[in-house]
Amino acid sequence: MVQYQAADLDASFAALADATRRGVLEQLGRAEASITELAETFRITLTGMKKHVVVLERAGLVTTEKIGRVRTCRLGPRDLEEEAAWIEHRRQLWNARFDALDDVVRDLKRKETANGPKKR
Amino acid sequence: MVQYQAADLDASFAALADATRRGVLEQLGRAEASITELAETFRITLTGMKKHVVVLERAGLVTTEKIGRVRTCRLGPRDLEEEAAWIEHRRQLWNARFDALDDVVRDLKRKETANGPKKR
DNA sequence: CTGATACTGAACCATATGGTTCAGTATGCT
DNA sequence: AGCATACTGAACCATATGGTTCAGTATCAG
Repeated sequence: MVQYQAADLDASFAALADATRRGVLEQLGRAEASITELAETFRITLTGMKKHVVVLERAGLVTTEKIGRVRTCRLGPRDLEEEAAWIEHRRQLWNARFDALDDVVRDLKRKETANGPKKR
Repeated sequence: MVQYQAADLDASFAALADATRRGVLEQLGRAEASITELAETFRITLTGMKKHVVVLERAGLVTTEKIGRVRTCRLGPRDLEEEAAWIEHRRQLWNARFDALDDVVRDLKRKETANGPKKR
């Protein structure tokens, strides 16, 4: 069984809980980019974007490398496998529960039909 | 193509970014529970647990129903499908990128071998 | 009616978040 | 050298978060 690391999940779900940071991940999915480029895309200050990048780095979703004046940002090293696994596991329990509920509802409807439709 | 609703993703990723709330979802995956029961499991006050439940409700991950004095909490109506889809989509781009990187590395190694191993 | 139970809401607290501005430092260009 | 570029760090701000306590309200049990 997979063991989820609470702190890791905290950090990456928190990182994903912001539209700007999700946008950064999308942009980096297409091509690497500098802090300046990312800041321009999202119309915020360099300093503001730097902070987002730090959050993404701490979550392990982005790596950066400074060459000369420019810090280049890329995806990785984590690939959200753990988060995907957590969500999928939950979804399975979820759906099992909803299926069970469906059965109950179906059962009720069947009985209701057998007793004739209820008056309004 | 799926359209992701930024506000929905914000709310549910934020809801998932806390170990206590993830624990609540797990517990509710096994059986419905009252606020009191949840608060006891996680050793926090009733008021504190109420707030977590409100967050999960706003994210659509939990529904509650108050009968008499007791508010019963259950999973639903959302089942994290959108979140799973977002993560999976990202993972695909991710992995495509890493595969491409692998190719480059493999290519470099091949050339290196062809030119004889580099001195340390 | 009385007391216990289960929650609710307001107020407060410390810390985090998402943003800014301003003042650097380090690097590249001419 | 001298200027522009790219980032960095400190300080500040408003709001949100995760928790608490305290003072209710509503319901159930006897």
